[in-house]
Amino acid sequence: MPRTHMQITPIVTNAPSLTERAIEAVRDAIREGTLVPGELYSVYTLAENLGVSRSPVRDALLRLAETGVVRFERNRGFRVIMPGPEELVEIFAVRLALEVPAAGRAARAAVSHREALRAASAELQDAVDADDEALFMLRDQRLHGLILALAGNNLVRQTIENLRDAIRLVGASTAEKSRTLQGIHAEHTPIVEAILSGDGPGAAAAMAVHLRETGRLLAREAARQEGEGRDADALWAALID
Amino acid sequence: MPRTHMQITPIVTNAPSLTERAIEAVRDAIREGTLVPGELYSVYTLAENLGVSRSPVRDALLRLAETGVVRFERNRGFRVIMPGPEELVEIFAVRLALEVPAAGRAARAAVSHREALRAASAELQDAVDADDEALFMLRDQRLHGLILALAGNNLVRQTIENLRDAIRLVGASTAEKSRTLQGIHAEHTPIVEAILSGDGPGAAAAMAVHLRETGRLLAREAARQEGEGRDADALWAALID
DNA sequence: TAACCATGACTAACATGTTACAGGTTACAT
DNA sequence: ATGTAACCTGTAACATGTTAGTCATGGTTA
Repeated sequence: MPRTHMQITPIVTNAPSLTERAIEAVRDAIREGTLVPGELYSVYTLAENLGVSRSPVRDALLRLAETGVVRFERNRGFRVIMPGPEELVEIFAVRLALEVPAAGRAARAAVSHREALRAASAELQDAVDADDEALFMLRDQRLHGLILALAGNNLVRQTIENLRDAIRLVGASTAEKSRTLQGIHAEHTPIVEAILSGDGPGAAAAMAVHLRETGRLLAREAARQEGEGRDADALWAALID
Repeated sequence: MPRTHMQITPIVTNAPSLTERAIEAVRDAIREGTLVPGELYSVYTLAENLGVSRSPVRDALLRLAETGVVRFERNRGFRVIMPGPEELVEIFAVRLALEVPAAGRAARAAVSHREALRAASAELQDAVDADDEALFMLRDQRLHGLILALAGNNLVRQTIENLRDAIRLVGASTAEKSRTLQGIHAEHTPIVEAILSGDGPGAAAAMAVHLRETGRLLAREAARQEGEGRDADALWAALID
């Protein structure tokens, strides 16, 4: 029989494993405050709440532990980790080192995907207009991811993606209060413009401005929260510039 | 009670879990060729060979999968992944972005740990003299790790450490043949010298030279191995410089 | 009051059982 | 010969069982 081409959409092999679903569930729980940083939890009870066995939950938490979102304590339980000012400064040092050149490279990338970039930027503006912070965070992440994708280095993209994970805990909870969503988005605009007009150095510079601004703010907020007169700016100066 | 400083070495909670031991065992097995890239293996048999149950072995492999050393195939088994030229170029793009500024920062770091740096360099020379490639790789890794430690960003250190993991598969097996150990070590010397003399820009430049040289070589070797006229230099140009 | 110890509740880490599915093989119809 | 469908094997993913260790508590002693 000739293998005639059938016009059928193939089954989406999208079946997310229980482990992956558990990862998302934990992330959501952290965002919504169901899981509080510092508190001790157990795989046992978490698995029960999720309605699955301990195995996939444990696997999920181990993967989250790998990226520093949670930490296991032997025979005690696990905790959600709130990144302190040191961690945040370190994270932004990495982001600056990787995302700034990536923005420049994205400006030189093929024009084919530029439309997607424009769309992502517009969608971000929509989130601003709707004043939906959760949506904003999501689309902000997508925009940054898109720029990294344009730059063409998957490893960089994946690395940054993991870091952003840790940030959202702080970002969503506190620090963004000092800036309006409109203010943050205003910082991306020049990045997007520069990329669209093929201006590599301009895109890199704009990205640097944006990341420095965001990073400093988050680090200061984290320092204040930890009290003890932690000096975020000193940490910043030691690792950046 | 005044918290007097006690000169007691704290209890070494050094008990490495079975999972961690399994990770090391797998790494060793890959290095020694017991586990061949591309071949299908099962957690079942591997666990049996290691003399432990499947759980810690599975955990270990999942963590290695996270860093791209192995890949699982549902209901089939797992494979050791040999990084191709694309991956290698991406890895070195990251290393350049992170390690070059780190070298510069290390030069400005506290003088206190400089002695360790000198020692690490000397030990590397010893490995060269003994013509012991395995030992060389280990100490080379330690030297790079030390420089990153001096730079003060733990996140960077950990990130690079993970990447080097993937590299050693290629490095140990093939590519280093084109350079003598002495030749490689000759590239670090100016890095170490510059750091010791506090010359930040010089250290950064020397590190850049070293990483470019190494990366190009590994990428070309990987491209040759994959055949098909893969052009490593084109990939390199697209992501670096 | 304070140091000590037994004991019980709870946990991660590890071990073992179970299941659904991917992919090869084989028997068979055409 | 060739496509096909039933069957078989081996596996990851998931579920459940076991163990050793941590910590809180409360009772006991000095």
